[in-house]
Amino acid sequence: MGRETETPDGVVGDSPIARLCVKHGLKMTGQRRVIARVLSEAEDHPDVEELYRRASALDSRISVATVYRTVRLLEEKGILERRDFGGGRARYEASENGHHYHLIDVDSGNVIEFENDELVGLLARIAAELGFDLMSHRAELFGRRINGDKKASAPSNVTQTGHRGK
Amino acid sequence: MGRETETPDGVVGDSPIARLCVKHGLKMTGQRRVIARVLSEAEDHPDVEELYRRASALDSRISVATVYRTVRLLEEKGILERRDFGGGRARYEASENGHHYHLIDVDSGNVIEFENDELVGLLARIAAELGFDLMSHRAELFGRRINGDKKASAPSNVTQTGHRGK
DNA sequence: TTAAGTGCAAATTGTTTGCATACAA
DNA sequence: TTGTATGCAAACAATTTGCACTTAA
Repeated sequence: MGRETETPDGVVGDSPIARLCVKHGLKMTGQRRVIARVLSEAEDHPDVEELYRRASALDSRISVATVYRTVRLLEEKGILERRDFGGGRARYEASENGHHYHLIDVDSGNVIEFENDELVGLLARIAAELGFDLMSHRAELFGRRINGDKKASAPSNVTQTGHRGK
Repeated sequence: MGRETETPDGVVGDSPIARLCVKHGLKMTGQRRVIARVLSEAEDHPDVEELYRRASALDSRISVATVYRTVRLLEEKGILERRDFGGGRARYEASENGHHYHLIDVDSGNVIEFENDELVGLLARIAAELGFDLMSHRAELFGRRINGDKKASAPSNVTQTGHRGK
């Protein structure tokens, strides 16, 4: 069985996250490549059990323990970010997806993801003023749709990043 | 053995949170009063183990199970808020403490609370740009103490609301 | 070759629960 | 009195780890 991707000229192609692993000097085992690929292709925020399920589908010789170990390793390297949406289990997403925030529509439950550089800057400044380097952060807004406002006009500084599945 | 507080005229005085419990129609047992008092007096974000330790010091006939049950009950009633600052355990604080943000020291686990009007304004503006009225929000920063920076100089716009120990 | 990675199962950790007893209303 | 709360210990669920065996570099 080959690697996960063959480019036209026959060169083995690693997933974006696998490449990041290499860049960080990690030893690339078969299972790490598979897990990296699963992570690269994920458009949601899978927990370990789900990652294990997807990875197993690609290569059955992977154990949950390895998924746990890999996910922890990648988090330490800053390649992955752990999210806690409640429910007891940790969920992961690639850091390279960029930092984004969640605005939850309190009436419909819909979640809108957005990016905002000004917010990042402000948070970093606040941390600095308190004597800290900002390592990571999170922010969730809960709002109610403004009367009759179907879709807000493209906002100046807010980049609404398409939202990801599930 | 009496209740936890006696007012000058001999009337039993409950802690603020104990009063909230009564207001919510909860049956007030001895252990609930103690736990409510511990929560009222807490100026930090204790986890269950810590709550258990403090409650036990006041009344040794309390079990961890009861602390877990009480904390869950009060959260359902909206009297308590559960926080996740990483580290695996849930931490709690009284809802009545008002709105503030948290900066978590990733190395020590210490939590610094702060308020920031600029942040509130920005978040409200972002919500508005997306077509929403901001109902509520939360933000958590994870940072690492800047080298050699013991205590940052009093920041312009950041109001550090008493930091609470460990 | 050889230090690092993996599978497996057992061990930990945080939290919940079943059941007999104790207690607030 | 009577239904709810509690203590205790066993049950659980998510995650970690010890150890012998593979494997990437």
